[in-house]
Amino acid sequence: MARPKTKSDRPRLPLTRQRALTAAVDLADQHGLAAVSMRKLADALGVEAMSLYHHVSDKQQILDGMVEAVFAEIELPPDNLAWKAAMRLRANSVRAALTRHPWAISIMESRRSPGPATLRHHNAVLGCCRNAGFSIAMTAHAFSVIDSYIYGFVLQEVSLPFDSSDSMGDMLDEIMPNLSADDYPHLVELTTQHILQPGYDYAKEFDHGLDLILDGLEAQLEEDARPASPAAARSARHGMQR
Amino acid sequence: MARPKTKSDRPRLPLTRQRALTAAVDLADQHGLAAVSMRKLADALGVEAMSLYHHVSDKQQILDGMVEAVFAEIELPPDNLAWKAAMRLRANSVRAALTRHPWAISIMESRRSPGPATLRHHNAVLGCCRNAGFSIAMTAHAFSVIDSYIYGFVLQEVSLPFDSSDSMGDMLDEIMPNLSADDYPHLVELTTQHILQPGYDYAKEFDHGLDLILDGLEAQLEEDARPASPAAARSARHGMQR
DNA sequence: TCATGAGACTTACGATGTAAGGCTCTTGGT
DNA sequence: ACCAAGAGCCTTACATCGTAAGTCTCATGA
Repeated sequence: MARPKTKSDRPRLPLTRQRALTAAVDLADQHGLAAVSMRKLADALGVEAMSLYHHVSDKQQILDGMVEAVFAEIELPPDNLAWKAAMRLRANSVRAALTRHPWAISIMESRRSPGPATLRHHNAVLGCCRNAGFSIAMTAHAFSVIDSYIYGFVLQEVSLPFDSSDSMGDMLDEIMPNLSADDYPHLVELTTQHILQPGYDYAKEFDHGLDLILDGLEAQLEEDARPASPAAARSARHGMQR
Repeated sequence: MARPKTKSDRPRLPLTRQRALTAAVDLADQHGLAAVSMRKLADALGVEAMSLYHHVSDKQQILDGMVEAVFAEIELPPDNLAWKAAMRLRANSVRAALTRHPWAISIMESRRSPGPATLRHHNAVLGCCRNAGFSIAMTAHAFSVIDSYIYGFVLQEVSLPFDSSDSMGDMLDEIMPNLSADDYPHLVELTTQHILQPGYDYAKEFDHGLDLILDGLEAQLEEDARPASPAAARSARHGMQR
């Protein structure tokens, strides 16, 4: 017994910012974001709360790191594919990561400054558009509309009343009382004749919306390439200025 | 001096759930969501913290009520307009409400069950689509894609580094250090040649994306009406099944 | 060999949500 | 007119939170 130990005798590999972050992600995944307190996180690492402050200056830094970890899981748009296919792949990867870690979307907005994984991701998405022939302005539009859609979809998806696993019988009992067909006819119609139908799964809506957006962007791209086509001078001329 | 008073002698109109909710909204608007604690809220109402629990059972109920209050501010799609114009109006109203109360988007996901204002709003949006000739399935698609887009856009907008008021000089100083042109060429390109240009305002992107989505829905609607048009059997056939 | 400092721990403070119970008016039944 | 009931507000108390400040214990370099 060479060195005298104060307390428990676990070998305890040294605490690290990285180790703290992955532990935080695990904690949030298993017990929800509320379980990520400095004390509980320290506990999970076999350490006291204040020890964490030797590796982060804030709890916010831990939250930032957790978001970074999620972004690191996202597949970048592969550049050997056509831009639409690449974007679809990337979009699905984002959605998968954000639903795998449902707490992530709620932390993103409180984020201070993006880390390298986030920057890499954004850069790759922009590059995908630019290489496909998008102008800078159209790249900005595309990035804005696609990512807004993804984040918004996930935001709604994770806050859905039903757990996607248990059929929505539970939800029905909770919400239906307030859902009179007199007051909200269209809501009731949609719910009973569509959402509560056997095969319905909200997750499937994702692809519909995504395709709609990608098709729209493709049309704008083609239109840009062939500047003065008189035939289809559709109302969809979205230029520089409003 | 008829009745003996215990403490301060303000007339103090009676506490009400409604009064508590509007006070909570004001607090959040002025000092941020973190300032909405039971004690501070009670203080603002000239009351002690625990008194609030006679009108709500939870803090969550207060947050729910705050979201309801925001939804109540949203203009419903007017039914004397064409669906696209009505939807544009409604969408802008949602965005306006959510940016007027930037805390709202971060509470929405924690919401338990929607209140009447929310239900009214959703019902009106669905009705707008149905009256325009959308099938039930297409109404579901439209609702999903439009609202996902709105929420996602606002989510990004409110978490933008710059305050939209002060030019983005501050942000530049904070983020640029990490933003090497070697590692993130497209990100740097977009930032320097587009975002940092004089007239740029991210808020303007909103209309671009919204128009893209509405145009796409319109195309699907027309296609649905004229079932077997051989001419433009575009790849954009989004039907019932995948 | 010993000073140094990194990395852990201890203690403590103010703030939070809320459980439990007390006090004081208003009100309805007799 | 009186009194019981209960609505509405207050007080106290507890566990938990983030973190400031200080202490203890080693491994390391001079």
